[in-house]
Amino acid sequence: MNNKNKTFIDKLRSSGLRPTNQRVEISKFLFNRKKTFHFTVEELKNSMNLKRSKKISTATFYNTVHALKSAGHLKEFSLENNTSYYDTNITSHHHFFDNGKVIDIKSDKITFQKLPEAPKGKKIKNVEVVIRLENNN
Amino acid sequence: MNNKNKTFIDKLRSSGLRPTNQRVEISKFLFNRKKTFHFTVEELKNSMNLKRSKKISTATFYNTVHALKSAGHLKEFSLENNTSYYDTNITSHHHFFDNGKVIDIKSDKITFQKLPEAPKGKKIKNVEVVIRLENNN
DNA sequence: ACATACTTTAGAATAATTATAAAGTAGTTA
DNA sequence: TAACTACTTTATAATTATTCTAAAGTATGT
Ligand SMILES: [Mn+2]
Ligand SMILES: [Mn+2]
Ligand SMILES: [Zn+2]
Ligand SMILES: [Zn+2]
Repeated sequence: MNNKNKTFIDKLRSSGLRPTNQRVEISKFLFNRKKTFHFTVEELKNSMNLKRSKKISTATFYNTVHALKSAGHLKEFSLENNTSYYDTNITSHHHFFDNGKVIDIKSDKITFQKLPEAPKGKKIKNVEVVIRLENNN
Repeated sequence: MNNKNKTFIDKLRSSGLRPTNQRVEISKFLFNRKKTFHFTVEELKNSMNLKRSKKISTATFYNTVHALKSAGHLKEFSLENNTSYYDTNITSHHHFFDNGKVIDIKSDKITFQKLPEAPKGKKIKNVEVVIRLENNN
């Protein structure tokens, strides 16, 4: 096991999961990439299982994604279609939504001139912006 | 039929729907209020049917809400729980999300110092902010 | 090897939503 | 008004995303 595998395994261990084959493959698939990955569990399952003779079960995908999310290695978000999306970029950041396509906007690309106060008894956890796009013309 | 009913009926007609009893009641329930109403179809159905002897069917709730939404009388949005929410405030505006509770923030309460350009070939349709809240301490 | 704890998986169950098709209602025409 | 037509409501079935369950598999410690 090389050094790189270690980080995938660490994410599993810190999520309370033993690094089984299935889980390590899922973790690699999710985190072994340069760019942010936005996905649904179904998309993840289909794209990973397409290439495999021995399929990983739906339950394992859901369990693994949930554990990674609970441990803070994935963030959950929502489009307007009753499905959960997950984001490998766990920092607070913004998005372009372009007809179902999701693109990250780094946090420092948007700054505020004016923001409201939190209601009393509450404080602000984070502020995230969605910029919805449409085609020119 | 008084002047007020007319606006509920107009919303139905402009959504391509005949103003049947069921639809007029739904439209009144949605739009006959001072404050913005954020709801799921199930919530709408349960709160309206609770008071009624003759229940309105699930399909009628879904059909009516969808038609009102398509005509632009309702806006759809999503929390992180695979259910569609609807908003009687159809203007572009912002929200506080506070553990499942949704509160409107008027558009002019948030202004930007810096915003990214739209990718080429695209333009910005709208910019909406979610401020997530947590309890103090 | 045996015990124990954790894991994977197929399949059942649930929740939100959408589709279907029969029965009801309304508007129009003869 | 009777007949015709188009639209509507509803119960129910189907679908989709997700969660649950329980049996069979795997790993680890003694
Ligand atoms: Mn759904
Ligand atoms: Mn769901
Ligand atoms: Zn992102
Ligand atoms: Zn709102």
